[in-house]
Amino acid sequence: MFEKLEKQTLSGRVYAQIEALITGGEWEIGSRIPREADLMEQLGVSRNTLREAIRGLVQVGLLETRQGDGTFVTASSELSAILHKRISRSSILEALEVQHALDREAAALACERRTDDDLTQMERYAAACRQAMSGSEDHEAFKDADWNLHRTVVAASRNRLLADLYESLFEKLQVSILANRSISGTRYEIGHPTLIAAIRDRDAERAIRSVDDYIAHFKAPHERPDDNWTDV
Amino acid sequence: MFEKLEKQTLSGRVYAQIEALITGGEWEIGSRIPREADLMEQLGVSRNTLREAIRGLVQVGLLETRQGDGTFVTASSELSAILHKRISRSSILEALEVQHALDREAAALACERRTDDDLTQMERYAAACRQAMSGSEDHEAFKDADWNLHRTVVAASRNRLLADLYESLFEKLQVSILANRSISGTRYEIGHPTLIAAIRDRDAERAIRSVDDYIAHFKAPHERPDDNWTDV
DNA sequence: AAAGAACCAATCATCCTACCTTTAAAATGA
DNA sequence: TCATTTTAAAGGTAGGATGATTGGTTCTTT
Repeated sequence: MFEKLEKQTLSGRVYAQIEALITGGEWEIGSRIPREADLMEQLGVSRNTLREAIRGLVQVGLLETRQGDGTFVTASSELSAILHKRISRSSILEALEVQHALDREAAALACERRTDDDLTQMERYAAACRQAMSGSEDHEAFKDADWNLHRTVVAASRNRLLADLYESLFEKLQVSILANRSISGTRYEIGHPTLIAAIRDRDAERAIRSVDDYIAHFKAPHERPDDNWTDV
Repeated sequence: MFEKLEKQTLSGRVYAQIEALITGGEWEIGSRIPREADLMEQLGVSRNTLREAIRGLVQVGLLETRQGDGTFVTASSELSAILHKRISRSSILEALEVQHALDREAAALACERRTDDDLTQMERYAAACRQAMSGSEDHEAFKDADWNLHRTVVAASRNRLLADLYESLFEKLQVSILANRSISGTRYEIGHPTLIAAIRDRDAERAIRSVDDYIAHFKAPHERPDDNWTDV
């Protein structure tokens, strides 16, 4: 019947404003934000109020303060910050299993909902993967293209929650998975054409199978459950 | 080589201490925490420091302050708080698809890693489901038992990350999924024996299929993508 | 006695001033 | 040129004062 007219606290509104600047990309990751005095003036609030808002953003993981230096942006969304905290306390195997779960569902849904644009984009990234591994073996480029391909598939699932979780969970992880072992990219690249073909033909069964194969390659070296790492 | 000797900020340490009380269960959900003045004394810090810590916990979603009344515990972990925030902005269909993904993986892993204890517990909850729906149709009891069964399967996957995500995501959601439609429990209950049998026989294929069937029942009424709800 | 109004105490919200600690960078000197 | 010292800037902590909101109590009116 009635809308819940919310009477938010002032520091809460400041928090929201700053958060919007970060999630909106106006304050880029790694950049230094204005000093307290300036923000106080620009926002028209007292130092305490501002600091409470900042402290909230620090605890959530969007900001990091360095006494004597300044305050810096460290992440672009609450979700990604918190999940990053959590996943850094997990084993690589655990993370891979979760990724597997989401990849499978995304692939299946993408079969139903993909557009032709999705498809061409996937093919572009797959080509980039191939090119990165042919000859010079540019692992960095392969990693980027591979990650983009995954993201495209997930985006094609048309499930924002799934996509947000996926990106937040594995964004920073992708580095350590691919970087920490000298992969011979050709092996992993094999899965791409199969997956894309399955999605093109809207064949969910086949798409899932190809994801299974793909993940199995990564999982193999991690079959011990106590394979923790501290900082991705 | 060296541990990163952390020189944490005072308000950060206060935050950690209070968070530990909450996640450790000493301060239960819904309870009122001591007033600022008392906490100041007990912790030996100033108002500002304490308030910054509290504000952090509020923004993360572990606490809620009500001016003129007090401060209350609203969640038991950062993850669950943030994910609850996020999922409340999703459609039921999106949530179900993610649940599907995690359920499948959990079922498959449970086939590998389940113990006999896991199995007996699953059977106990399945029995509770049957009993709840026989005769009097106690939907509340069915919902609890069903949820416990799911949690047991997920726990049997021996993947803490997966389990944390699962519980944090769907803990509060389970209510609205099951409550909002007058389910004839017998239909959904069918899946339980099949799933448990598959896990007993360590037959991942069959376990996954039975999860598919199970979720399909719930999904059916939600095939429209704009089925948003605001507050679970 | 019941209903409403006025009051009051408890609690969080905001602002203020003052001073401390840490850091990066500039100034200094060998 | 290099190492040391100094300094200015930034965030960290403290404590006081006042405002705003809420829930409960008390008082009035009918």
